[in-house]
Amino acid sequence: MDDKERSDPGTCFTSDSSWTLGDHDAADESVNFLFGGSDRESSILSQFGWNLHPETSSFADHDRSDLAGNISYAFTESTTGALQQAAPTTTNLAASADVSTPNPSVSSSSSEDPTEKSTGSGGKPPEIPSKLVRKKGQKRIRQPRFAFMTKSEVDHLEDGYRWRKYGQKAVKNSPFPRSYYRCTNSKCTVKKRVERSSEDSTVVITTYEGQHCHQTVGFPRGGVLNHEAAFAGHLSPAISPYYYPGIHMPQEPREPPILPDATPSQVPTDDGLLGDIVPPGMRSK
DNA sequence: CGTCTTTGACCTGCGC
DNA sequence: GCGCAGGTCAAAGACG
Repeated sequence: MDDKERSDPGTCFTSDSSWTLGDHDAADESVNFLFGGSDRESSILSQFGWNLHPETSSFADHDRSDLAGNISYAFTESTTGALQQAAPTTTNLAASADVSTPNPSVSSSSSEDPTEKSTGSGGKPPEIPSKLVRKKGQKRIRQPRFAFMTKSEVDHLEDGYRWRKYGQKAVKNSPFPRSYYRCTNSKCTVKKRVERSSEDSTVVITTYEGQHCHQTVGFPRGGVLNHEAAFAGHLSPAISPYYYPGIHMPQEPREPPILPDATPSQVPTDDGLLGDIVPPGMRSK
């Protein structure tokens, strides 16, 4: 929307709870994933196990043939309502709205309860306010989100979880619709948005919101999770003891982000997929 | 028959 | 207050 709100592409945003790379549009919460290819970015990205291709200013997975699709970019996105008010400074990517929510876990778990689906439900039945649990004036609580871009011909990539599509909307300034998915696990709060990049139709932008509270239902491809599972799994406390700094886990003390300037060991241990992707310096300790 | 997708309607938030 | 855009609901239909 407002270009004035944009920050320079390739900027490394930091906040007290997250970091992200890319051109963040604070106005519409979009991230354009424009990497300038600076040494710093390369450094950060390389610690995720990805290499920056200097000629394309993007980074590509260098040795992940097990993954479906071709991971092009990845980042944590902790955009929230508050972000929209964040000053367009490159170091002030506020991600505190949801994080500061008194009880994000409660809100998330309850929000998945069909009986508590607050808003939608097309205002037909003026009936039971049980659907209007969200109190008046109380802002919608948006959980930390995590998105990444994937070069893929299929929109909805397998990730080991089962998803139910609950909506599709045309997106402004994009010829491609955005699809909305919800984890089929009734107790799981995770949602997922899938859309194609308007600039590169081969790129699928997947945004996860929330945390899985269960294991994957099964691993396609002979037990190897694809990249989506790798990321989705990070949202699941049940799967990994480590989380992205941008994903606030209510049970965990909030830690300031540790930009990978430090020296992360890139040796994956038994940290599972996370260990293969998230540098130790990026994790909560 | 159960599950999932499609799709139009509705709600909310936000900018003007 | 109005209009727009994003997000969600839920009925209907498709599918295995």
